[in-house]
Formats: sequence, structure tokens, C-alpha cells
Amino acid sequence: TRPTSSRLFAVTSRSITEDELRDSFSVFGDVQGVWVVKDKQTKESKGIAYVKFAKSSQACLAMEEMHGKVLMDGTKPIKVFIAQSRSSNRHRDVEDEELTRIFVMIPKTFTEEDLKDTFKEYGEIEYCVIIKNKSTGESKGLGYVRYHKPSQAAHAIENCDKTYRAILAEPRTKTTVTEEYSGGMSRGEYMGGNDSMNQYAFPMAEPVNYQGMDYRSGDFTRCLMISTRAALSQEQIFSLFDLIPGMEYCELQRDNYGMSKGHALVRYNNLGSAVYAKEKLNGFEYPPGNRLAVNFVDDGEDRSSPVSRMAMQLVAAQMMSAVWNGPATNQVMKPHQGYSAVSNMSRVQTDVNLPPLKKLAPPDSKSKERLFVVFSPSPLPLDVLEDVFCRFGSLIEVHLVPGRKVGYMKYADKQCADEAMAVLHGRVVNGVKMKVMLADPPREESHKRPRTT
DNA sequence: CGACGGGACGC
DNA sequence: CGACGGGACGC
Repeated sequence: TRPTSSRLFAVTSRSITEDELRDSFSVFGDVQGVWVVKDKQTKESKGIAYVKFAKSSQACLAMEEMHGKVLMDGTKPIKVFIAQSRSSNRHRDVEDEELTRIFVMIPKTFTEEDLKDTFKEYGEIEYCVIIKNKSTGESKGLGYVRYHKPSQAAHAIENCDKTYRAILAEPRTKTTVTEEYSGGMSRGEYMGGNDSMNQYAFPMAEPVNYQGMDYRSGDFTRCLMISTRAALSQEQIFSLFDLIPGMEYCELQRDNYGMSKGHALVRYNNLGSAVYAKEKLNGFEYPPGNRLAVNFVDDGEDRSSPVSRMAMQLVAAQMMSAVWNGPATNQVMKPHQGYSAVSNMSRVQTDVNLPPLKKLAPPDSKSKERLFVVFSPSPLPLDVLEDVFCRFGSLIEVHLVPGRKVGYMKYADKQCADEAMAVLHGRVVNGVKMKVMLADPPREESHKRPRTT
């Protein structure tokens, strides 16, 4: 599944024309071509059409929105799928299952919560997992992120930082019991659920592992949201989450038609049960083949006061720092350092006077010079770096190398870059010392055959 | 010291 | 049920 296709395959009424298709599909993006397949002799439509978009995310969005729509009064609803590649002989519909999971390369220091935080900006994440060494438990630097919709996965692939090398994940090639539950279900069909769950045992014995949990704001509430791709009944959700003591509330979220939206809310009367439930049931397959996503949601307790928010940000900063520095230097941030950062209301503290902020150069500007920056003891956040390095003008882009303490600053003007280097080399920003040097030219893309699309 | 690569899952 | 025309960069 290398290229995520930007071409749609549509089954329409034979009376639908290319112009009608173009009109209705072009609201979702740049339609590069519409082709209705016609009988060679009679020139009549065979009720099949291809719609090519500039981007895969546009095609996915159009598919999600147009599938099942009636284009013209009196005609049948259309079916819309991502088209199989031209070379493919298989004419099986491409299922959402194959379009909603991405495969990424991540720093080995990433926890599953870090992975989720990084990729949630492209859509609600149903489930994510990091590939780990099964005996030592250490990360292999690879992860999977499952979204709810193909357009979200496509969006992530198109827009996430290139260093993550995000691609569509190959579907799991294992089909045992899984198939009878998810295999027969296609988009838009309701899957009834009256299975009893007692046949699916899951371990309750081991203690909860708190390593890798997210200590940042919004986590650790008594309230959980459950997302599921297959429709589940209230009773199913109830009996599953009631296995953990302390459940005080359980409700399936329904739409106006009374159909399950694939979401449920569960609340426990204590934090421990909620943490345990998330730990044990997030990613659990129920029924087999249907992964549940379980996440903390705001339980209504006030976390929004400025003092509370700042306190949480401070804790978050300490956690980040601890993660980067490792257990050896896991000391708590000095109180006065933290307080002064908060009271200044500024995100940048430095030992040098900085010029005022300047606008960034357009993203498509040609790079005239790149700076290579080494951070000690840990890298600064992207927004802080942009704030600092833009002040010399013509900054195009800040790039951090994930999992490394280095980054690249791309400038559209050589003099601006040189001045930034002269001013910032050896300086300390927010407690982080920076070496700022000219970057070596990027490694050549090597002479491989250029890929189309 | 501090460099951009690489790639597959016991659900 | 419902799967592939037309046209031709430059290596």
C-alpha cells in the first residue's frame, strides 16, 4: 500500500454524466479528471466512473461524503470507493479497514501517548500502538495509528512531518476468527450485536503498568469515552466495563435514528478504576476483530482556571524534560525557574537581546542556507524555535530531527541565516544551550527512478 | 560531543 | 450488481 490513491471508483446510474459528476465532486477538492466508462459500440455509460483528485485526502473526503448519495432525482444512490491501482487485477472494493491505519517511524523515546498526541491533529485516533521488542519491551521506533476515517489517515500522511515517513499500513494478513465479525461488514451497513461476551476472557490479574501513561493535562479523569468501529449494544458495553468495579454510569451515544455512533461514555466512581479500565480495555478486541479505543474524557471537574492550567503546563514541561533527560537526571525543575517563566507570560527566555519578531518566508521559498542546531540538554519545542529563529528574517521552516537533539533552520536569505548564527550560537534559550552552525548539504536523494504521483 | 537513512504488527 | 480511455514529458 505505497501510494494512497487519489482516484475514486464510482458506481452510478447509467444516466449520470461526467459533467454531473464533476459538479458534485469538485466541492471536495481539485478534480483533475472525470471519466465515465462507456460501451465501445453503443457509447452508452456502463454506470461506472473514475474521478481523479489532486490529493488522496480530497478523494477520501469525497468518498465519505458522496457514498450513498442520490445525484439526480429518480436515480439510484451511488457507491464510491478508492479505486484499485490500474495494474491491479483485483476488483474487490477497497475497504475502510485498509485506508484508516498509517505506519510511521518515530523516536524510540516515544510512548503511545506521545504518538497519539503527535497524530491527533489530523483526526480522532481510534487506536495506536508502538512496535516493541517482545522480550525487553523497548520501542523499535515504529508505530501504527488507526483513525476512524480514510480522510483523516490521508490527511496525516500528507501533512505530518516528513521525518515520520507516514504511509498507509498494510492490512494485517491474519484472518482466523476475526473474519466472521469484521470481514462481512462493509461501509454503511449496520452490524447487529447480540453476542454474549463471557466467552472473551481478558486478564484481570496483573497490576496496572503506569509507565507510558500521559501525565499531561486532560488525562486521568473518572470518565472514559469508548470508540468502536462495529456497532455494540448498551448491554455489551455495560457488561464489559462493569467487570471493573466502581462503574457508576454507562451510556451509548446514539444519533437521531437511534443507530449507534460507535461511541459510549463510561464513568467510574474512582480514578483508579478508570485508569485500570483504560489500561486493560484500550485496544481490546470485542468482539474479536473490533478494537475498542478507550480514552479519558473531561469529567466536568474544573481544570480550566488559569492557575490550574499553568500548574498543569509546568508539570507537563517537567515530564517532557524528564523523558528527554532520562531517569539519571530526573530531577524536578527549580521552582524559581518555573515561576518566572509563568509570570513573564513569555515563552522565550534567553541570555541575549533578540530582534523583534519577523514574518516567516513563504513555505515554498527556495532555501538559500540551512543552519544546523544542536541542543543541550534537550531540544526546544518547535514554536519556541520558530519564535527565536524567525527574528533575523527570511526563516522558511524549522525542522527537528525526531529523537535527536538536533534541528535544521531553513532560510530564504543567506545573510539572515548568517546573522541568526552569529547572534544565537552558544546562547541559552529557556535553559537550553544551542550550538548554531552551517548545515552540511542534505544527502542526495540518490539516483532512484522517480516515482509517479 | 551532534547530521537528515531506516519500515511491519502474537490485537 | 460494478473495474480501466486517451495520449506521450524525457530518462
